[in-house]
Amino acid sequence: MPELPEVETIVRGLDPGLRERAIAGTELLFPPLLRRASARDLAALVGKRIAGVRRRGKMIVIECRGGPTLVFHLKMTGQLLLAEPGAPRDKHTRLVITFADAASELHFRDIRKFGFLLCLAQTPHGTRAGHDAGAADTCAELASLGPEPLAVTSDEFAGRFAGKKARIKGLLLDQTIVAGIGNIYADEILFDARIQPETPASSIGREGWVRLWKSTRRILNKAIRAKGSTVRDYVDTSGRAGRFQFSHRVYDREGEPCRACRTPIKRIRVAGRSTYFCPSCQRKRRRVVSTHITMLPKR
DNA sequence: AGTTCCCTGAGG
DNA sequence: CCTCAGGGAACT
Repeated sequence: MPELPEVETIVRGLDPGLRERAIAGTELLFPPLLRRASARDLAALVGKRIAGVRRRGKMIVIECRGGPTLVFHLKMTGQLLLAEPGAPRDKHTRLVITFADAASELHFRDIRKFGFLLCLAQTPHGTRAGHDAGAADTCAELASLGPEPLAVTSDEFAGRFAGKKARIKGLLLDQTIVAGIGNIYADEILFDARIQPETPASSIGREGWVRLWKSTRRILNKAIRAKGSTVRDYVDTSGRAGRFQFSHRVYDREGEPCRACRTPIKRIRVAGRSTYFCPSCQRKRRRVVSTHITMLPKR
């Protein structure tokens, strides 16, 4: 379940590891991985150097100098691994990219085959990493994304929800409103902001939006520092698990005591997703005086 | 805005 | 055997 913090961790592992390296070849072991292109289009990568790797929402953008741009979405079980050259491929390995220097190779694994790869033709002008919009940002998958939650002001953040009446949990998952939040972090952010997940956006007051914005920043930044959450399949580019799952307050803790008030955590279904919250700390339409929850000691 | 589906593995 | 996990598209 790579969400923003996991994808950010992967990008931070890939960028220094891949920058300026020349691609020697590609092996597409599961052709449906590649959307709107064929394995032949990947041949345009050979001989090109990687200009940089960046993140947009939950997507990973790899730009090549004078060559195509690759966009990966890992969905739930996708992994990008920097492997030893000739490292064994298992039945879940979908793509291997090799490099001229043979220092390492890039493996894409995906148990459930939900992930996808775009190979976007080079734009006539810019190919500098991270600056020019280039091919990537104008493709449908990226163009539809809302802003980065860590790059907006509290007013911009609240403005993205203006006029929406749906339940806040569902809106946090909507990538066109704000990009990068998935099921785990939506629940953790709402707990931190003490907002009940079914609260209609229209009934969140001004201070509620500021709290939600602050909690979004706090939780995502903490999770990035912990290199993400490993609940099931997520590992970074070295195959290592994250550590933020040990800091989860509500996600996957049904029936366990709230770390703030010991009330058992509830699980409900919102927007088709399991949703965990503390029925005491996250009461509906509750005016909250203090911004800070004091955590009880563990056990 | 809610439901179904894609897919595979884990757990009951 | 069954259900569940969940990002996002496609449907109703």
